[in-house]
Amino acid sequence: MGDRRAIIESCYLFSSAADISLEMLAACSSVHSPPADGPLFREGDPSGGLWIILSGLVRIWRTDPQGRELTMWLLEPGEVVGEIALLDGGERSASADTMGATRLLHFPRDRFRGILRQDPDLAEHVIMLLCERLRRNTEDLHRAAFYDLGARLAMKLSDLAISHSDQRNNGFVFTRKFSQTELALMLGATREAVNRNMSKLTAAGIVSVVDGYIHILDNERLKRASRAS
Amino acid sequence: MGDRRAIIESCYLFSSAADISLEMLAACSSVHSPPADGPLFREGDPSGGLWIILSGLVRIWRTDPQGRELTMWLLEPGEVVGEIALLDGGERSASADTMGATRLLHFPRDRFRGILRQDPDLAEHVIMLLCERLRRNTEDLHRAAFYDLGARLAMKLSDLAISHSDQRNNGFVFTRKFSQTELALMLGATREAVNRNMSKLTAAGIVSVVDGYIHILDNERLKRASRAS
DNA sequence: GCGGCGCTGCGACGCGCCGCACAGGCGCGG
DNA sequence: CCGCGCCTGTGCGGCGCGTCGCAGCGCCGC
Repeated sequence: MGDRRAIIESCYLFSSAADISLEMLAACSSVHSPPADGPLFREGDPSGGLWIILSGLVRIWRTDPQGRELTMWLLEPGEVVGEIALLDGGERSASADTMGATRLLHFPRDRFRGILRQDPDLAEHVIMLLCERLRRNTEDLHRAAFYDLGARLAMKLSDLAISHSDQRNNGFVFTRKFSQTELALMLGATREAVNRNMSKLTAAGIVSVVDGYIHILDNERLKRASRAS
Repeated sequence: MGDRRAIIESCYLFSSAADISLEMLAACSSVHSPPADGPLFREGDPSGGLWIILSGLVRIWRTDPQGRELTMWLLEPGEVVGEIALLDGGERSASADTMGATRLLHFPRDRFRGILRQDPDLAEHVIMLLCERLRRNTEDLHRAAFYDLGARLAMKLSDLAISHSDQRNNGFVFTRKFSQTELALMLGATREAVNRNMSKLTAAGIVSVVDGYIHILDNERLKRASRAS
């Protein structure tokens, strides 16, 4: 309980929430450890509660009628899952799966909304969260419209490096494996197409793959590749 | 002044705002009639105020370094322009232009934020607005990833028909001209590609174009076309 | 040890869309 | 009246990427 309060306090979304809000949030929250690589919810489900990731990763994805799949977000500890349906009461706009072992904090919908209504500082942070997601979504749409796969792959590697790599010398070493299939799902492309573009990048000495872990060798040229066509 | 108050009250964003908020909003707002087909703001501009469209249309668009352009939103009377930068204080995430003669209501950033902090009902509506935009953006990204131009064109025509057409018999008659160039900018495609796909739709008797105005003749088949590929 | 599975790396082929070029129609202003 | 701008329609070459097929690899469980 005091535990949960401390966790909640340390989360960016709640960093300026009032004391009484933190108490109430702690009181209504619960820690979950759902099955690894399992579903949190599915696109089309009725609106429900909110999650905050404590450890592990959560993948947000959509499918279309033909079963094709697109990974829209890869969310890490401290990030928020399920905010849209929670806030507007609509269906879940996408599906969410845990990736590996994951621990989450859950807030029931009604309680959260009640607390939100009474705390303008919390509301302000919720608004900031939505704005940030909108900006990133806009950016992704822009990329899909303007850039070919080679450029989009370079951009995506730069993005992923921010939270999934350590700096080393002039480059970055990923701390987690990303298969070409995973990358393809994030980019709205096929595994084969990603393969060919990864080959180009390694042939050019811009990245290398060691034991399944991607290394960015030349960040300058990676950025230049992301501006091409 | 009472004028402005009435206008504000009739706008969905403010439909549940407190009386005092409406007064304050009316007091700080001003009506603008910027030049037709001119800029409201540009991507990268510092955050500024909020607009509500009174009459006319506003186009929200982005460019990339090579000058390629993508129309992201076509906003109509009653809709809100410029909310992201207003709310999070960042740069404008896209550019906004008036389309034809347009009248707008403007709210200065600081005033609006002050009122927002004191009115949880208004905050709730702002949150709903952001959620709706996120859902639509997500949907667009999904379409860009999964569907070819033929399907995306069919979907876009259905979308546009909602607010820019009148029902007639079994179909819809657009109330505004949309050039193939305009459609191409909305779809992230070239004018020529849109032309060929429009030709297919007219050849199939699904749509027709009379004097520059698009008619949807067979809505059923248009929907089926939007599910293909 | 052996088979299955997920991963990577190719090559072949087809298609959709881009890029460019050009032609013709229509409205508007000089 | 003629030029100019903006629109539509069309042909052609190129290529990026999807699709299919296959081979080799490491890992895990039986």
